[in-house]
Amino acid sequence: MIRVSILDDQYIVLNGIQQMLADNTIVQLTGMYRSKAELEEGLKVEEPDVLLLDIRMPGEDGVSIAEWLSEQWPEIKILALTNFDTTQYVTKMMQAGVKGYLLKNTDLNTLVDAIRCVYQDEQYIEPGLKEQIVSESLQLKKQKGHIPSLTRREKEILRLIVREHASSKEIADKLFLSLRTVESHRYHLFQKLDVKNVTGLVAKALEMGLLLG
Amino acid sequence: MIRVSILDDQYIVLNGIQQMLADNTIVQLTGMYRSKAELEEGLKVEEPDVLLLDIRMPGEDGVSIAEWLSEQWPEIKILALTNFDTTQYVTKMMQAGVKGYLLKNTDLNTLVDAIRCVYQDEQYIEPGLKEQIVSESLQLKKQKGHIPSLTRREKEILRLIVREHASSKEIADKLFLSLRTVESHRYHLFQKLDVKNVTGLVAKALEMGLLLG
DNA sequence: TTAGAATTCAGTGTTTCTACTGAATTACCG
DNA sequence: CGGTAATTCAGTAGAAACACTGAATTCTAA
Repeated sequence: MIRVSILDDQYIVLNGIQQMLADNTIVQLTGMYRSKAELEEGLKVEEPDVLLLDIRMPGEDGVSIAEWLSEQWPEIKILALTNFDTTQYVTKMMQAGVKGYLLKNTDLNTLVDAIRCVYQDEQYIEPGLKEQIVSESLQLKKQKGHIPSLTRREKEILRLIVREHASSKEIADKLFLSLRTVESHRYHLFQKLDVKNVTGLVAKALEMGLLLG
Repeated sequence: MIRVSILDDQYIVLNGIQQMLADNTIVQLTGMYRSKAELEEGLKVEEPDVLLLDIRMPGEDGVSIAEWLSEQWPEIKILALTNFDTTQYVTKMMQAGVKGYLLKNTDLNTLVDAIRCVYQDEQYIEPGLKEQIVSESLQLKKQKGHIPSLTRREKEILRLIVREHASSKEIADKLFLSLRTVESHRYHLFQKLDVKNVTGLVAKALEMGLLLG
């Protein structure tokens, strides 16, 4: 039997999973934790094969927990179990060492299936999201050709413009740069994003989600 | 005993609630539904005293379901049970006829308490959110006093700036106005919105939803 | 280690914005 | 009808933005 633990701050979810797996012959629930601290204690006593992990945790976020886990307990396969049906988090979680990504509106069969998958070191991603990821990446390459690649500095300056409405002078002061330098970066931003003034810059940045990465 | 039904598209939540209320002597779970259609069928057979309602449902949203319910079955007290800890949805749901608003990371005692409240026709709102609502409404009255009222022309010009990234010259040409006129309107916008450059203007306009009316 | 990218900064104009004051001409509300 | 708000426009002037070219360092990845 596959030994599974779960980390989620909601009693309801904990109880729900417990109920679903109660009489299961393949999967055995060996631990239920409501916080990272509880989990840490629990792992000292009993190490599961698979851990169900909720992304949204107040304070601690799922990504950092996943990173911490896969470093400290690399043997444990992590299966993200979450409400977010956007592809946005999937890649982040995968990079953080998660082996599977499952939505919470799942049924017993899918749940067990996903657990078995990650237990066997196979990837499991919610089918709907998998498709979405593929179509998104295709669309991205087709539609734009490419997302303009901005350098670290350019992004930093773009962020100050968009988020703090800073003038070139203010940016220069804040970053200890010459006014000319800032204007230079700014000029390059204009070229890369094909706009002719800050207003366009702000719009384009928001539209393309340039400040996320 | 208070008869309670629940509508939620997630098996996990359904099971979780079932488990939590299993041996309860005050509350009795009489129905579990995964969609509006199922609920509709179920209500014909057995009408509960209280309905636990999830806001986020694919397709059908919680607000419209709540509205529909309080019209068709006004006797049923609705208790919203949701993940959203923003005040944004609370007022909407309350207007839609919901009697209580509870977050899903609740424990058994709170849940039963909330159910009992709404059963007795009392309002129950998540304490944390209640506070937040109060402080927000206070802040609103203190900080802004009012949403700056823009004139027709001002809104028109603001729209051109935000949506088309137009310069004053371009706006002047488009509206057959003198450059000076446009700059004058622009200056008034800056004053009314208390910003010092276009970037701030765009941000404020979007933030305050000034282009909607 | 070496080419290419990134970062930094200056020079030189032109254009646009920002900050006001003041005032004439509608427009609208009571 | 009368007054307040809205719209229009001009003048003045300094600040900032915009449009490049060029070039010296410094990072960085092959």
